Amino acid sequence: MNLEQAARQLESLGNPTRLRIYRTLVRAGHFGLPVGGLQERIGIAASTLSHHLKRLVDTGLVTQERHATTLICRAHYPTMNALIGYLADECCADAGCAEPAAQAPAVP
Amino acid sequence: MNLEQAARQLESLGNPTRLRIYRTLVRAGHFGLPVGGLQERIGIAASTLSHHLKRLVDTGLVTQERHATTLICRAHYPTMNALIGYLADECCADAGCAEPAAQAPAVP
DNA sequence: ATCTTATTTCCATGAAAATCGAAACAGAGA
DNA sequence: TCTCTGTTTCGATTTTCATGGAAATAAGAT
Repeated sequence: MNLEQAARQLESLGNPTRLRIYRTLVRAGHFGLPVGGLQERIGIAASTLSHHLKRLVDTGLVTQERHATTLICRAHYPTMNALIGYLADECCADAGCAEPAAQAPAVP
Repeated sequence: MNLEQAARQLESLGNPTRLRIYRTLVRAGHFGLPVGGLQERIGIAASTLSHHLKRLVDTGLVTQERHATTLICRAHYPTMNALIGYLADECCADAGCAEPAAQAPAVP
């Protein structure tokens, strides 16, 4: 995982509509959801949804599988886990991440 | 942490330049870095850097503290930890994130 | 072959972002 | 006060994004 890749994945999640799409897929569980089902739940134009889904698929956060005419979408956890791992590593790289003080800025 | 807020934080990290800024601050440790020091390391115009920093400060991922004429910037870990927590929760909300079979070897 | 449903591509449009130079501003020191 | 250094705001430009209607495509079903 390099910085450019992480940035692309973060950016693809960094849009309210796409984050909602992703969360909806996560909540749908391992059965996934067809594009049409997503559209019903999220309530945006099919073309808009398709654009957003493409972004999520391109960055590997969502996978798709055809079943006859419908396309089943699923959240792809390994990608998310890798991203979380990258963020955690970056965060704790040098400094003590487990700073006790609640939200007070670390450092005496 | 709500969806809109998480999306804003993700978006603020989802730009290669800003992610580089953030990573540089993390690596700088608890001493932080002045804006000028960041500019040297990253090599962009001061005004551009200022815009990016504003985004990171607005979303709470970076804090600033004045010391005479220089502004010290620091990564603010509690915000990052909350974001990582949100992502992890969303990811594991309903579905078994530690799915054994599938294509992801998640966790043994 | 035709029809039907599901999804994507094409196209256009308004909004927002990224970038930077120049000018303004803030704060300490001579 | 004047000046110097560090940082931000202003103004402008180019690029990218979000959005959706209309047309095209995909893959059965009749």
